[in-house]
Amino acid sequence: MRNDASHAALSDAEELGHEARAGREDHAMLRLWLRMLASTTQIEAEIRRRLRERFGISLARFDYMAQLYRYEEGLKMRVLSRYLMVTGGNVTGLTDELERDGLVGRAHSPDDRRSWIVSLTPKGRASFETMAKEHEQWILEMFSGLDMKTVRQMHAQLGQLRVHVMRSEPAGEEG
Amino acid sequence: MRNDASHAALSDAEELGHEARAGREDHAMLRLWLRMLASTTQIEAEIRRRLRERFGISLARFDYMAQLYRYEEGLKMRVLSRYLMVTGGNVTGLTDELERDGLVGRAHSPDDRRSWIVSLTPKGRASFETMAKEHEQWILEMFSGLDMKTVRQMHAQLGQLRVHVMRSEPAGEEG
DNA sequence: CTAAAATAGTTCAGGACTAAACAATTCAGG
DNA sequence: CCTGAATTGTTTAGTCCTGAACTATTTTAG
Repeated sequence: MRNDASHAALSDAEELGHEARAGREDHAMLRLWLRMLASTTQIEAEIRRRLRERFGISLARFDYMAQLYRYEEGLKMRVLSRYLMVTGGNVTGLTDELERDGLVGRAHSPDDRRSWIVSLTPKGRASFETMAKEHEQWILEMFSGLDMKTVRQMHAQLGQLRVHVMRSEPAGEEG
Repeated sequence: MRNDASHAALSDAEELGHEARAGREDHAMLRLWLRMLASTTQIEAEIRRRLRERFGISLARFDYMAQLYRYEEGLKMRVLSRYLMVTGGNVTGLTDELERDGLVGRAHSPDDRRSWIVSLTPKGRASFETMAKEHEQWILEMFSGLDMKTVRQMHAQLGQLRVHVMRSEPAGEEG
């Protein structure tokens, strides 16, 4: 992630650098978006940094393995690329890497000779489990400033937002 | 921004592709994080797409101009790079582009001969205003699924989260 | 059946960003 | 002062991803 983080608009200031835009009153939604973007970007950057430091892997690779971990029977590459919201070319590259490292394997799809079914090897599963445990601790630590009620509330609110956004732009693939 | 979007962990399913991880119970914080990341990534991708389509510019460029718009007197490049949470080299590149297009100008800093002060030209200000207006409409549209009370509540909750995260990792620069 | 359209995966050129090395300048401690 | 450390902006090599072109296969319409 990325990386960037702001957008902005008109007039007045506020407290924190990035989202320090978006005027008074009315611009409440814009301000919410800017803060949402800034928070997410920052946390994502930190996760990315730690994955690199602790395990020497990219976030993309972690996401890839996370997705496969859920599907023991494996996934077609195209499906995986939709879940990960990345292009097919990207999945090809990640698969090549992970296969080289013995963490995932390609198998022929019985019903479609064009496609592969990729799945974690035992080594891949073990490797992911180790990383996932630590990853979750990072999240718990970062979100520990929120009480459980707030956590559930935000989860629901983001759900509301997501449903609305997905409706207006059917671009959103995933199931 | 790119691009990726998930992370994950253990066990059970949920409803939407990406965040369709994170087991039952307890994993509430992890689930919140995954949903937050997925929502933000999706909206960001859409904003990026529209900026490209409507104005032919990158999000990075829009962010850059947004930041300068707030500071009529201009900013030192190093300060700008902190606000935007990107590297100095990136700011150098963006500045070169924008300067070529006549949207920003470099001026010598009177108190430090190493640094430049960059600011929007009149053309740059006008250009940004046009884009910012439309940009805000997009946000209003995307967030219109939330009532104002929810919007303010989420804004406050994210503020809480951000303060906590920034404390634990002084990596966060910006003021 | 068969031709045309759609789809799965791959390859490759290119865009955007980073991290690290660098020159110029400023700052800090003796 | 004045030398060493820190900081500003730039350059460069490298990473990671996209979009478009391509091959091989499957699906769809007639």
